[in-house]
Amino acid sequence: MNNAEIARVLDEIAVLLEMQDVEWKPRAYRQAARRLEELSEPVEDVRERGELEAIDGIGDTIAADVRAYLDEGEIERHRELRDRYPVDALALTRVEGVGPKTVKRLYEALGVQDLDQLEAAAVEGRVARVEGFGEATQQRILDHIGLAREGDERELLGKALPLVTGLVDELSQRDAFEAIEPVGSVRRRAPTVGDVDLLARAGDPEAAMDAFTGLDDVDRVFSRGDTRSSIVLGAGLQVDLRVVDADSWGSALVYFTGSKSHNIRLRRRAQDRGWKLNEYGLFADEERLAGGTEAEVYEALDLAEIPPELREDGGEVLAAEASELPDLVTEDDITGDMQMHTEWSDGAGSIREMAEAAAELGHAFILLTDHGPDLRVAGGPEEDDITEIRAEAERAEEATGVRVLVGIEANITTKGGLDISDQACRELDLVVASLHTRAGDATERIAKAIGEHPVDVLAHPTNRRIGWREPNELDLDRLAEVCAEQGVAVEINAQPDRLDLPWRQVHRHREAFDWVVSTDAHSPGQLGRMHLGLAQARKAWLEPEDVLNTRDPEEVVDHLRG
DNA sequence: GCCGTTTTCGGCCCGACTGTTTTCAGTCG
Ligand SMILES: Nc1nc2c(ncn2[C@H]2C[C@H](O)[C@@H](COP(=O)(O)OP(=O)(O)OP(=O)(O)O)O2)c(=O)[nH]1
Ligand SMILES: [Mg+2]
Ligand SMILES: [Mg+2]
Ligand SMILES: [Zn+2]
Repeated sequence: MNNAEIARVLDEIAVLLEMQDVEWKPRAYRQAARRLEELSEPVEDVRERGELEAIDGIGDTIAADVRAYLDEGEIERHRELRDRYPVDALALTRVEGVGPKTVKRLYEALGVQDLDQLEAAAVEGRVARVEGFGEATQQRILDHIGLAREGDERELLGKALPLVTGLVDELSQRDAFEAIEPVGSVRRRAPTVGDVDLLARAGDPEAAMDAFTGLDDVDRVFSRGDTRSSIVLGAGLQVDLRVVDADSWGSALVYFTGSKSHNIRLRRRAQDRGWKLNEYGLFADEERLAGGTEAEVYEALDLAEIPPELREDGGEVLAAEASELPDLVTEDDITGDMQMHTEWSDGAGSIREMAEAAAELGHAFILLTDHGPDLRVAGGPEEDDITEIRAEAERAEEATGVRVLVGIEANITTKGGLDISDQACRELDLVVASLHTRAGDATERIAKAIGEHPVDVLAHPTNRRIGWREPNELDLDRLAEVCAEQGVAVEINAQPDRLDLPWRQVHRHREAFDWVVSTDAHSPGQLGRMHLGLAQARKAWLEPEDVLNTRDPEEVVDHLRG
């Protein structure tokens, strides 16, 4: 997949153009880079179909650039710019406070081309002696160059959320805060977050900022103002806090929840009406038209209130205008959990404990999916253990009132088979199947496995592990056909580093599949992660009817087996 | 460079914080 790679080149072109004071083009290159990153398929496929120019923000020139990169591995415009300024523009601008103009001046004055040379120049005091630079700038570069070397580390949503809860609890206890709300990518429930953004109301904003920048765990303070501050916590997590008045609460929520492109779309809508939208409100000249609540802001723009998960500039503003926003699936709609592991394979809980935890969560049913033979770590169920598992499941059912279905997570082999027999599959209530190895063509293997064997659910289809394993590329149009023929549903896996199938692909193919949202819990506590998968389902615009595990267990089994 | 039920030309979101500026450019959200 070249998408991210090409996006990086376009981003570098943007920086190099900005260094030369070129107007507007950098904006266009950045916009195009974002669109490529967000693509839910390889850019090669779009190119094959001749649809590059159809992507919003990509016109003739950049489409030609993309084709040149795919064919020749290089974009001429990029090479020319690099000849003029042979600098690692992306690495240098990762240093907090260093942008295109700084890169240009340091290159021209000191010949700085990369992070090592930048550090050397700062250590030797040469940066501070450049006209227009000073000691403070030099020190800031030294302070932040380490972070820039690490690259742009993003945190898993599932890891960030508990930290956010802790932070919000801690600050809420301080008198200075009247209200505090997580916003940004956390509120939109993006799979990973670059930082944590918080919005607050405060009786005494000054005291609120003091409390924030004075938190025990603060490693450094990036900036501190009257309305905005930015810190880095010991764990390396950046946290931004914005403080506003009650009058502006709604418009500030809209602003700080984003996404950036959603904001721009709303602001242009305001412009079209001769108004101005910012974090303080919606204004017609000096008159405030809205601002206290989010609903008020959207309403004043003739829009239905858009759920935060949808604010990604993926058509939600148009849908809100037409009153055609989806009735998103909620946690209350969920009736059961269709992937989990017990002590019979690599889980930490007994069947009974899993059922008890499910009862606590209000589930009507669970599907046990211990691993088949290929992934047994220690022991794991043999085929004749099924009788005993069934007996245990029945006892758990009687004790908890939760219907306990007995299934398996079968491994799809490199040849597109399963690691258990078809006969064994049929003796189970349902069969979940998934890939665990990278060999061969993933689409072929999956299509063969679900085409030739009694599979009911395809689990974590791309097998990505965010941060350390790239997703398999899949031909989802082809899989949609096979799944429809065979009555196979597709999983949205709620494990924090999976969230697989990724939401953009779910969104693109939302009409083509039946979906299930599963936790893949390996302990009773992990059954509580349903909300993470559900948030991804919501980001994909799914409604309760789209998700099988919003129905009774009998209906689910009927639908998949019937 | 991209785009278009107000435009094929003329716009492109809008504001906070920092440092070195003596009045604001650069960077970031
Ligand atoms: N209007 C406007 N709003 C912006 C801009 N940049 C950021 N915002 C708003 C929308 C963002 O969601 C919000 C927080 O900014 P962040 O840089 O933290 O982005 P976000 O949290 O969306 O993603 P992240 O996971 O942190 O990379 O601030 C901008 O250039 N213009
Ligand atoms: Mg953020
Ligand atoms: Mg932020
Ligand atoms: Zn497992």
